[in-house]
Amino acid sequence: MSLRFSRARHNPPVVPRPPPPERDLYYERIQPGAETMASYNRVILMGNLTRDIELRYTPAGTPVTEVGLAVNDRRKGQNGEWIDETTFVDITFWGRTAEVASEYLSKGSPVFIEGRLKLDTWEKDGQKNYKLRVVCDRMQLLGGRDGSGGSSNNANSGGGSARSTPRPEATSYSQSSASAPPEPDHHGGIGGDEIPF
Amino acid sequence: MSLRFSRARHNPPVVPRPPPPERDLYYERIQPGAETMASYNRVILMGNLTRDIELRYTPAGTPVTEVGLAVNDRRKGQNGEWIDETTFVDITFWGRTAEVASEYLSKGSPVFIEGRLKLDTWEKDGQKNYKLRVVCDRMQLLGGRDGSGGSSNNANSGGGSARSTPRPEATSYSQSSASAPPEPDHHGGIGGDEIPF
Amino acid sequence: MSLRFSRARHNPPVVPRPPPPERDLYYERIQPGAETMASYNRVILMGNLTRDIELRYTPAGTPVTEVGLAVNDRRKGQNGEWIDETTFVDITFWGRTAEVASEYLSKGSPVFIEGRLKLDTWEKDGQKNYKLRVVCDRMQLLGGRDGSGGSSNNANSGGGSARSTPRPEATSYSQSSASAPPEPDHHGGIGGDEIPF
Amino acid sequence: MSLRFSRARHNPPVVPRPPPPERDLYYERIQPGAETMASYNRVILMGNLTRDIELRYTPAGTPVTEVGLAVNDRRKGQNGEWIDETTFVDITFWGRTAEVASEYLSKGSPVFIEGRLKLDTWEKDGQKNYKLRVVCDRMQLLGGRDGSGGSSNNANSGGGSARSTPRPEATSYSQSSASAPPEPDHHGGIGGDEIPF
DNA sequence: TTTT
DNA sequence: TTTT
Repeated sequence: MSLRFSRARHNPPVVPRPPPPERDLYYERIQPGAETMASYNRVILMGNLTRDIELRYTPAGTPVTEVGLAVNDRRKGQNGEWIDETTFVDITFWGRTAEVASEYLSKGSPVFIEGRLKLDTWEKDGQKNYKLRVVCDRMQLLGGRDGSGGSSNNANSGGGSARSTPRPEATSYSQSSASAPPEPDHHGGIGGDEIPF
Repeated sequence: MSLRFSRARHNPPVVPRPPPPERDLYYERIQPGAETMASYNRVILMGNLTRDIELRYTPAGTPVTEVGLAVNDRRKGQNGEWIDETTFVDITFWGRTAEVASEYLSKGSPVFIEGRLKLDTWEKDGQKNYKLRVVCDRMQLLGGRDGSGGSSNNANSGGGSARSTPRPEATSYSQSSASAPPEPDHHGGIGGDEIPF
Repeated sequence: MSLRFSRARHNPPVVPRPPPPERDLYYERIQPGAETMASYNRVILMGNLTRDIELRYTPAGTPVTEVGLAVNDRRKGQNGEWIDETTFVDITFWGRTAEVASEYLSKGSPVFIEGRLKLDTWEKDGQKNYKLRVVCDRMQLLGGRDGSGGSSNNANSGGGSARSTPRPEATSYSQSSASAPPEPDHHGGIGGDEIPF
Repeated sequence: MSLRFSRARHNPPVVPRPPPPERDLYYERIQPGAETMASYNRVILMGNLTRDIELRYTPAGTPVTEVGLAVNDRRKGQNGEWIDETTFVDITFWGRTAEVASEYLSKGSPVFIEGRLKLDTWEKDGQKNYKLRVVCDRMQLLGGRDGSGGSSNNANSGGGSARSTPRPEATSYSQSSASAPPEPDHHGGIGGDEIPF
């Protein structure tokens, strides 16, 4: 359904202004006094897993796993020679995404990831260490319909990976993203009198 | 805190496998039988508003607005001449994002948007019409510290826009995204024994 | 090889400042007097072709094709019901990317696209028409190893599509992007004395 | 101008097939025998510089600089408390982008970056070290119109940074991307008989 | 080693 | 129907 209107754009709203909606606490990212600067953090990757997946759980029972991804890039240099460059990235999956990954992915599996950069910091021998990783917001299984998606010598994978499971080509959102439909529900299946334009 | 481990990567989990976590219904996007193919839909734009914002409300009280964005691109052609190309896009803001936009943005304001393409369909005179728009998942105010972010001749803006309001340089997520912290809470401030790696 | 230095960051450059480099004309996007505002225009999509590909050529011989893409999204509504939403987008491929697409893709093929929004404008019956499309900068073949990537009843596809060709899982950049290695050549395989940090 | 057609979509091309175009060597990323898997590597960031910029040059005279970026994220935790998380990333600018950055940016400047992840590897004391960074493909100056874009106590910035220069709100592509107009030139300003649809 |  |  269209959001457009035959009436003039600059007319006042059809619907009288309702009482202020309940403010979802999560909205309150913008505070008059806050000195927050513009920021954005988005990473989008496609590549292949460098190892099988080991699903872990926090004491509170939240599934989590850290996956190795190899992203292969190939470009021609200025002298016409091929430059192959592989970028290895560690990616953290949380919640249902971690479970889905451990069920359907294994070493070699092609996968698509949307997430954000995160800087890990820890001390060792009194020295600070840093490591950039990616926290996955959305994961998309890729690869052939057989579901193998890569090598199959996964004898030593922790707990037995799911290569025998029928693998649907599918998407998984992180816990947070998944529980957050990107749009009010009514927007999906409402009647024509629902949109105030 | 680091997710990394001093112990070998391929050891079994420290924490015994808990009972299966409560499945959040929103996770169930992946169903063994489903023939869902890989899909992804992401749009990222920076530009300037082409008009003032009119905040509307659905009958259920959800704020919504449709904003015009001009994205200016300039590149050199192969003969060295400048090619200026402007892309005009309509963007739908929902929920708190719509409110924030109407408070802080006006015609000319620079803004950053993350969202997805959406195809509007409607019938008119027995003929189908289509229009691509963008539904905003995340909005980021840009522009100078004065908060004007654009032209100031906004006398005719509907209901009085907020150019006099101190404008924080800030971010707003759509209702859904905002209520979905991209990560389990414990991940932010847990002790060292929380992560099972 | 690392770009990092053991010497202090704030030392002057090792290499004496050379004469100003030849200015590539394409760089001159930034002009002191220019009133260019911040802008960005990026679209990233995964989906399936809605029809076979017809390769065309401009009079100057440049390959071009316009491809239909269906991006399927599925999310849970707030009442727990499934909302399926498909976004149909037209995508323009130029140059080698158009050729590769016409060789390896057909109706139903899964494909990954990076590009930008572009507003088409034309007159018809004295009335202005507008249509948003995507111009592809980068295309990535997806799908199973058999290369079918979808339906195979392509009898009426123009000129015979290439479903019999062995399909490599591969990338194609648009003419422009492809001829522009994202980095100086020396960066790929130089010795340690090449980087001035 | 529109790429669309009044004639049927599935007609053969208007223009007879020309001799195969000269293959630009850079296109040949797709080779029938190649086992290249699908890959993609894209990072998009907005944040503030953590230090002033030092422009360096390779022996061959190519400008290069490594910039520190702080990306501030703030989200509500599940218990309603604010979680502030800053991600520090090192970003490499090449060519004209490096020059523009050193002219217009300084510690604190807000900036927008599009690039890709790159894994640096080096040996030290017989031990391999790894570090993820971002190589910038496109840089966009942000911030207020005064051009300061941040703190102004830049006494110790190497060689004197350009905070006194009028700062245009502008874009810079990396050498490679810049020299690669994303589209054939004719596409920008051709007549109606140029497009074969 | 950090910015706002 | 357009912004800078």
